[in-house]
Amino acid sequence: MHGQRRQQIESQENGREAIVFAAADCFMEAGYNATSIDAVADRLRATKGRVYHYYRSKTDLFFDVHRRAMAINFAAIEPHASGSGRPAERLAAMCRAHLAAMLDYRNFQLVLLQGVEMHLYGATTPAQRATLADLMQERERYESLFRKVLIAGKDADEFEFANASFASKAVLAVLNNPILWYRHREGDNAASRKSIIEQFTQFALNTVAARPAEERISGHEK
Amino acid sequence: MHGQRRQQIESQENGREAIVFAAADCFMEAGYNATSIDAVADRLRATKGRVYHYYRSKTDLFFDVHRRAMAINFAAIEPHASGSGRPAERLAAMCRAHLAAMLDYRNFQLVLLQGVEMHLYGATTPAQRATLADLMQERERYESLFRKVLIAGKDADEFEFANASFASKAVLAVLNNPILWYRHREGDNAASRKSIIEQFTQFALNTVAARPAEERISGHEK
DNA sequence: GTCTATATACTGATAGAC
DNA sequence: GTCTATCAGTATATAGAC
Repeated sequence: MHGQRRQQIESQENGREAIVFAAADCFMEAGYNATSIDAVADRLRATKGRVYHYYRSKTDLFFDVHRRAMAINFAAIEPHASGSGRPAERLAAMCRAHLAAMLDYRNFQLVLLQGVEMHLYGATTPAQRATLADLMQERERYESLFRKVLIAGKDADEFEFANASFASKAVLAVLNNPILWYRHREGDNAASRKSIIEQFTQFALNTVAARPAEERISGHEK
Repeated sequence: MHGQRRQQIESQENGREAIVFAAADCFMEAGYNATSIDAVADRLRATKGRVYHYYRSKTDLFFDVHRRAMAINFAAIEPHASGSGRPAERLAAMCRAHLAAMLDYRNFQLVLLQGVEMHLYGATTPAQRATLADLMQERERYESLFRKVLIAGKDADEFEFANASFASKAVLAVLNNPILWYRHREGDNAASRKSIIEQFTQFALNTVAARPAEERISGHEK
């Protein structure tokens, strides 16, 4: 009986697979609000009925796309987060991996961006707020991987900052930036992609780099 | 006749004033899509008729709020952008001013964020696309103020980066970050606000700070 | 200038045939 | 499991009274 149950779940997953990808593309091109369920169905060359067979609501569908996107990013950076090199080396590897994910999965990354916005303004129903809270917690867990490396690096005098939470936010702000303007063009080769990754990795590392005291800006303390 | 005409325009402006502020608050709280014209009117203790008397469409209203927001930010940083200090000092002043605007005008800043998103996904009608293009050009002009200081600083060996456009984007990414999580609370005093401004100013400056060659990450070049 | 209808359109979601 | 048909709610924008 377990086998039957598992088969059922797997079949569900297979059915959802195509829908999630179609939805990610639609959300990327038109945004969550402007994307109708009909539009998602059209992209599948099917009708609404198919979508609603697998997802109870449009929000549920969005949440599932969001989960996929987070999974992509975790898979990219987790190997480097738990590595054994110096913190600065580990952070550099995480930055490169994160940036690569930004450039290679723009459709999913834009869904993550919309998730933040959805959280910024209130999701309507209590159930939705609860699910959204879960998603934001995943986001926080992702940020915490960066925070850990940052703290390790601070202890090793490789990094310098007052507040680890702020530092991780600053680093990720830099790393997420390319989503806002990068897109695949005809002429862009592997070299331009690599150049973006390296330059923004450098920016991100600089953000928290330890500096001689005389170069710090004056003013407040602590 | 000129006086009469000017009076008419001024009266229009006065009429729009309250609407723009009400709309900014609504857009901040619920987002552009979830904000109905009725909601804006409700906040004014009026009805739709009043809003539509001054604005042809909801999009037009949004665009006007966006213009106001940009004006706020320009007013904040322009004095420092054309100052005569060292580039690093000028950039620091611009960062502080920008961050102060982020924290003090959250409602308008969130509208700017939505403007970027609206640009990311296509605005529907050709006329809207044209207006939105104008708004994005203003945004680009704002970024160029940072770019100029960055280039001046690079020439003076105070800053270091390969691409000025990327550098300005990285700096602004850091500076804009607090919009996503900062909000006025009961307990937050002037000190916590100041602390955020100083810490993120430091992060932003670090992003482009000149560093000894041996501290740069290895890998690619140019 | 501001209000009260109202036209018009869209879309999320459901029910039931096949 | 996928489709068709349809309902119900909502929101932009307009027309015309006051």
